[in-house]
Amino acid sequence: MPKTFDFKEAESRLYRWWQDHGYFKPEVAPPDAEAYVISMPPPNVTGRLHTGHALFTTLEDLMIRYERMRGKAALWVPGSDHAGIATQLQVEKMLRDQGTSREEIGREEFLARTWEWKEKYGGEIIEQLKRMGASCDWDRLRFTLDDGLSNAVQEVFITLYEQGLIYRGPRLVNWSPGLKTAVSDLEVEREEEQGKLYFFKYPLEEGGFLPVATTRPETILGDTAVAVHPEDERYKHLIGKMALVPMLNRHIPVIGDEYVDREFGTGALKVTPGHDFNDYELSKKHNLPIVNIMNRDATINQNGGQYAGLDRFVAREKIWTDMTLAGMTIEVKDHTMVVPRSQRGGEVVEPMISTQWFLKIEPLAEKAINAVRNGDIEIVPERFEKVYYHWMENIEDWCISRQLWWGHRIPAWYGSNGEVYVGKTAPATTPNVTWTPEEDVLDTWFSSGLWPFSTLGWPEKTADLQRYYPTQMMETGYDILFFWVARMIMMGLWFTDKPPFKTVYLHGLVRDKLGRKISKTLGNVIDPLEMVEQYGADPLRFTLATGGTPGNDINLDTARVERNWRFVNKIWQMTNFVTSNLDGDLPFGAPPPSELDLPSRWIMSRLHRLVATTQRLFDTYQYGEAGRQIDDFLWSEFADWYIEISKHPLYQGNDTDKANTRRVLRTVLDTSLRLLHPFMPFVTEELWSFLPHEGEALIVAGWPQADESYFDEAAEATMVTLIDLVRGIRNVRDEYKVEPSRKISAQAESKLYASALDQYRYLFARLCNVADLQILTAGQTAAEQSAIVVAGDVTVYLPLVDFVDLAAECERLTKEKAKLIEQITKLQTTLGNEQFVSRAKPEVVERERTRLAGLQASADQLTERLNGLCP
RNA sequence: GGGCUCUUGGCUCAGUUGGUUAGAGCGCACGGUUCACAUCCGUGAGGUCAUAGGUUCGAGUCCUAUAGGGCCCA
Repeated sequence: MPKTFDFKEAESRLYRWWQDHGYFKPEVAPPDAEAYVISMPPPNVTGRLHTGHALFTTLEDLMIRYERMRGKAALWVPGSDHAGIATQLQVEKMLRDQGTSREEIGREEFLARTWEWKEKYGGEIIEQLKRMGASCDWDRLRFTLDDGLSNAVQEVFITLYEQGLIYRGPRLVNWSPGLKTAVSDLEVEREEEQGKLYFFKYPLEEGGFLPVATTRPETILGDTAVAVHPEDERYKHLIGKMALVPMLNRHIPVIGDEYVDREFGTGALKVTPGHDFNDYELSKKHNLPIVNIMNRDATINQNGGQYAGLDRFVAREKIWTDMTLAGMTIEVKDHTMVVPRSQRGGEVVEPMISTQWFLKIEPLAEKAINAVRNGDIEIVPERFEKVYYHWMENIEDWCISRQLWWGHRIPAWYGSNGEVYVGKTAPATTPNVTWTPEEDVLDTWFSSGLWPFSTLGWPEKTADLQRYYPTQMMETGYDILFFWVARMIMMGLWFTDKPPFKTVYLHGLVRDKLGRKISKTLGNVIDPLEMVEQYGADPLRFTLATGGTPGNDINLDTARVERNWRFVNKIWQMTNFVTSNLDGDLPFGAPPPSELDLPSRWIMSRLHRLVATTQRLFDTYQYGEAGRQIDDFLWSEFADWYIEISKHPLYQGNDTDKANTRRVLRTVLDTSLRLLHPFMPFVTEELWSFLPHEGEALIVAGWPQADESYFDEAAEATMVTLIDLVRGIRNVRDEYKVEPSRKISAQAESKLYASALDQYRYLFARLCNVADLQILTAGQTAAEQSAIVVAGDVTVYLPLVDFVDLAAECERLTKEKAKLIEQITKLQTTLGNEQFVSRAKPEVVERERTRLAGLQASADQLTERLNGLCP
C-alpha cells in the first residue's frame, strides 16, 4: 500500500465506486430488512456549502452508514429547497447587475430566468454534499418545486381550505417594505436598539391636551384613539371625550383600558391599530376603526394627508418639525427599544393591514403536541421538548402567503362576481364571470413542512411511501425547530395520520473557535470546502462529529481538523504495519481468549469493551463521545502499546505466536475500522481494502457486536501494572538522564506478578530498553545502588551506579511515598466510614478495597526501600 | 417579563445513572533517526471544575442563590 493517504485521489474514486455499486440505495439490504430513513433538510438550491451543511451532512451520513452496516434498508433522501425569498433576492441582484429588474421583465420572464439560474447553480450544493461523503440515494433527489412536490403542496392547500382551516382576509401582518411581501412572525427578528421617545401634546376637542409619548411619531397619522388607564387619577376624567389627531384634526375618542401601562411615558397611549399589534388587539376590543397610512414600500399614503408620498422615516422627521412649530411637542428622550427587523432583508418591518392567506393551525398543533407528549416522537436532547410545547401551545395562525414570484403559486382564482375559487386548475368559464388567478405564492416553509412524505411520492400511494414512511430520524439544527420541525410534525400527522419521524435530533450552530457566530462581516468564515481541499473530508467530519455534544453549539477550531488529519495518517500507518506483517492465509477472527498471550487478551478485552461502549453511546445518540473513545483506543492503546508489544511475537515468536498475533492485529484493526467508518468513510474504506477481508466493501460490512467472552479483568489489571512499570522506568531514565539508547538491566520482585514479569520480560526490553530483567526470588536481594519503580506489589530495581545520586533518589522516593500516603489516608477514611460501607454499592466498596490493597503494597515497597537507602 | 443553556489547565473541548489520583488535543519545556508513522515517539510542567450555600457516606456531576457569556419566546 502507498506510504500515505492520497485523499484527493481516493475520495472521488471511492465515492464513485460506492455509487456505482448502488451502496447508497436501500435496495442493497435484503427486501425484508427493516427500513431506516432520514429526509435531508433540503439546503437552499442556490446555496453554497457552509459549516452548518457540513455538520448536518456529517451527522446524518454517520447515522445512515451506521444503520446500513447494521443491515437495515438505509435510505437518505436528498433534496434542495427553492427558498423563495433567498433565491428571488439573488436573481433580483443579478438582474440589477444586468441593468434591469423583475418589474421590468415581468413575472413570466423572471421565473424563466430563475429556473435558468437554478439549473446553472442548483447542482453546486449537491456536488459539495458529495464531497463530504454523503451517502444519499441520489436517484431519489427531490426539489421542492418539482411536479410531484408541487402537486402535494396543492393537494394540502386545497384540503386545508376545504376543511375550513385556510382563510383569506385583511389582518395586521409583518410587512417587509424592502421585499414588498408579508412575512411570518418567525421571519422577524427583534433586537434592542437605541431610539428616541417623543413626548407631545394630544389636543382635546374641548381644549387643553393630553400628554402622550411615542417611539414612532409618523404613526400619529393613523391614530384612531388615545387610551388611558381607567384608574389613572390624572386622566380618567377624560375617558369618553374626543381628541384631535395632530396635523390632521381627525376626531378620535379617549378610551379607558387596563392594558395601558401608567408608568410608561406619560401614562397615556396613542392607539394606531393599523400599524401596531397591541393597538390592533385594543381596537378589536373597543371597536375602533383601523386606518392604514402606508403603501407597500412604506411611504405614506393618502390617509396621511400632506405627508402622503414621504418615506416613513422622512415623515417622522417632518411631522415632528411641524408639530414643534405648532407648539405641540414637549420633549425627545433617548430610549432603548426593541425594533423588529426582517430576517432576510434586515430592514425595519412594518406592521401593516394587508389581505393575506392564513392557516388556522391550532387543530394541527394539538395533534402535534400529543405526538411528542405520548412519546410517538422523541426530541433529542430532551430539553427541547419544553421549548416545543411552549411554542405549540401559544401558536398563532400562520400567514402563508407571500407577495413573491418564486414559489408555489396559491391555487386560487377570484371571480369578477366576488367569488373565490380554490382548486388545482382554473375554474370552468362561466358566463358573465371572469376569473383572475391569485398572484401570491406560498411561504417556503409550507412546502418544506410536507418534505418527509412529499419526497416519497405522497399523495400518490407509491411503493416508496409504503416502504419508507414514516421515517425514523429528523436530524437538523435547533434554530429551525419552529420553522420546520414543528410544521413537519403538524402536516405529517394531519395528512398521513402518522408522525413523520420517530426521533428529532437537534444539533447546534457551528461557530468560530472563539464562539462567535460565523459571518462575512466578522471575517471569520470557515469554508468547509477549503478544509476538505486541505485535509480531506474525513478529518473535517471527525472534527465536527467529535467536537461537541448534542444540542450544543460547536466552536470549530481548525487546529482540531489538522490534528484529525494526523489521526487519519496514524490509522494509515497502523494499517501499513499490520498488513506488512501479515503472512499467509489466516482464519478470520481472533483465536479464543484461552489461546492468547496476555497482551492479546488485554487488547481483545479492551476492543470488546470499546464495541460495547460505542454501542451504548450510539444508542443514546452520543456520537461525539463514541468517536473520541475510538480515537483514544486506537492511538493510545492499540498503536502505542499493542503494536509495539506485538513486534516481539512477530519477530521472535514461534509460528503459533506469530499466527495468533497476526490474527489479533487484523481483528482489532478490522473491528476498529468498522466502528470508525460512519465517522471517516473514505480512509476507512480505503484501508479496509488493503486488509484481508470478507465481504465486498466496508460500507456494507457488518457492524461489530461486543463479545463478552473476551472481557478479561485480570488481563487488564496485569497489563495496567506492566504498563505502569514501563512508564515508571522511562520516567526514572528521563530523570537520571540515561541516554535513551543505553541498555540497562533491572531486577524485579513481586508476589502477584512474578510469573507475568518473567513471561513478558521482553516488554521491558522493547519499551524501555531494559536488556536484562532478573526476577528476584525469596532470599535474593537487590543491588544497593539502584533507583526503584513501584506499581502494585511490584518493585523494579534499576542499578544505575553511574547515575543514581543517593540523596536525589531518597528525595524522589519520599515524594512518591507522600503521594501514596495521601491517597491511602483518604481511602482509609472512606473505608473506615461505616456509612460508606453500608450505603455505597457493594462493587464500589470492593473496588476501593482492592485499590487500597494495591496502594498499600506499593507504599510498603517504598517504605522498605527508603529504610534501607535513606537513614 | 418567562424559559433554556454555558462557565473545567494558555487555547478548543470531553467527563454513563453522583463513586479511582478530573481526562484529551493543540500549544509549551526537555529528550529521542532501532526495521508502521518526524503527519512520529518518550518524559514533564500546567486545573481550589465561575462564586457562595445545601443535599449526600461521597458532588465537576443533584438542588438553591449570585456573577458573567450565549440563545429562544413575549
